[in-house]
Amino acid sequence: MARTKEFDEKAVLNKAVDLFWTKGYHATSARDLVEGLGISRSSLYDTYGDKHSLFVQALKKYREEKIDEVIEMLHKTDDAEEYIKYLFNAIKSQAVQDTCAKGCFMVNSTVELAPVDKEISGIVNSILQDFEDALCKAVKKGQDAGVFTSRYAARSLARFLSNSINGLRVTVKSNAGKKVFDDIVTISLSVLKQ
Amino acid sequence: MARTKEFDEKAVLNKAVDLFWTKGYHATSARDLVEGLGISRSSLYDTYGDKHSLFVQALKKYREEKIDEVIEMLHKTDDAEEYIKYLFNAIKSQAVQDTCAKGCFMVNSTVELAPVDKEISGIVNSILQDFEDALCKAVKKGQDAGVFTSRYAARSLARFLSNSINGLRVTVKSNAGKKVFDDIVTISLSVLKQ
DNA sequence: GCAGATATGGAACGAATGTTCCGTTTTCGT
DNA sequence: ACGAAAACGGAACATTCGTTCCATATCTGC
Repeated sequence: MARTKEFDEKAVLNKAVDLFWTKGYHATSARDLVEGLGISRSSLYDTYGDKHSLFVQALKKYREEKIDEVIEMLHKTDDAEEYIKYLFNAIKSQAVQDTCAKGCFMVNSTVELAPVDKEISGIVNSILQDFEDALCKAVKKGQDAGVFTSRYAARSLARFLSNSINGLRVTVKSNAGKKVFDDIVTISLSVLKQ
Repeated sequence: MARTKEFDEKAVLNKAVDLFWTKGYHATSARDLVEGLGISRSSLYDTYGDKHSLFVQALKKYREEKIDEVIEMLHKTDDAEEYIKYLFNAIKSQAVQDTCAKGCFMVNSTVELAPVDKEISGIVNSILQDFEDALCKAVKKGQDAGVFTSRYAARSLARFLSNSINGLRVTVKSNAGKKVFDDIVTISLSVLKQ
């Protein structure tokens, strides 16, 4: 039998998520990875394959760590209004606190890579679609409970909310102040009450 | 005196805008530029300096060609509602038609480069800010004319609209269908009528 | 038409990229 | 304790990156 790995494969993958999330795919070099992950070149390539493959694994890890939980909560919650508000406020406070303005790994990846990497854009699209679907179910729940407007179809509102979130993930990169995010979130959510 | 330039400096710069706009900064190599612009390496470097400098010039050219006109119209128009509707519909049809999903050069550049290039992020931020300012003035005009809601400050609504547009520029990368954009634009604009 | 200036094309540059290979070290099962 | 298997560190790889240089071709003003 063989020697045991000296590093936690999943912990290192989380570091990779952070690196790619912060700097993007192209701006993160192989050296950045070696230094940032704290493992050797060979361990990197033996464990995760090449850079592109590592990036794909990072995308999937991000989904598991950051998105799945939210999707599940959107499905489970009884108080859709409460949870959607919580979601937007979480994005807001993240936007204000985050000094390095990482935004959203999914949004960053689509914008940087959609035109040049169909595999990655496919993965990202399906994740964003799943998120929108969950949002749609929550909106439907709120409509059924009578707390959200039924002027628009649940799907339409979900698309709108999803788009607002995409926007927030861009706006955060401009180092806008707290009030900017307050305005955007307040007005975006007001639509549900029309 | 010297030989005259064989190419139109501004026309070539427009081609550079298109290249960077489509593929982003990192994914556009020096070779891509030489081939795409149709001029030789030396002409490229003699005329525009290095890649980074060319990118900055492309950003400014984009502003002159695509943004300034819109900003001016937002300032001049008497019918703010009409023009804002027109603006969103233009973005929509662009989103639907554009098969290569270029999005917005400003948004693309912020997302790709904000964390790693402060000079570029500064330029882009100021352009986006000017755009928001123009949007704000138009909203104010609509409010004064009584066709827009005064429930929110003009600045707040401008921030919201600006964020929606940012979102659209991301959503377009996912190759979403026409109905998706219809929903987003309809609901975003409905806020002005609350 | 000549001299000076400038655009052009192609070769060539060093540096950085992503990746692989190999010798060594370490650990596990027997 | 021993051998197989795996992780490790570092050297080395070919390729591509952005960039510069130089010889040539071409144009302008006098």
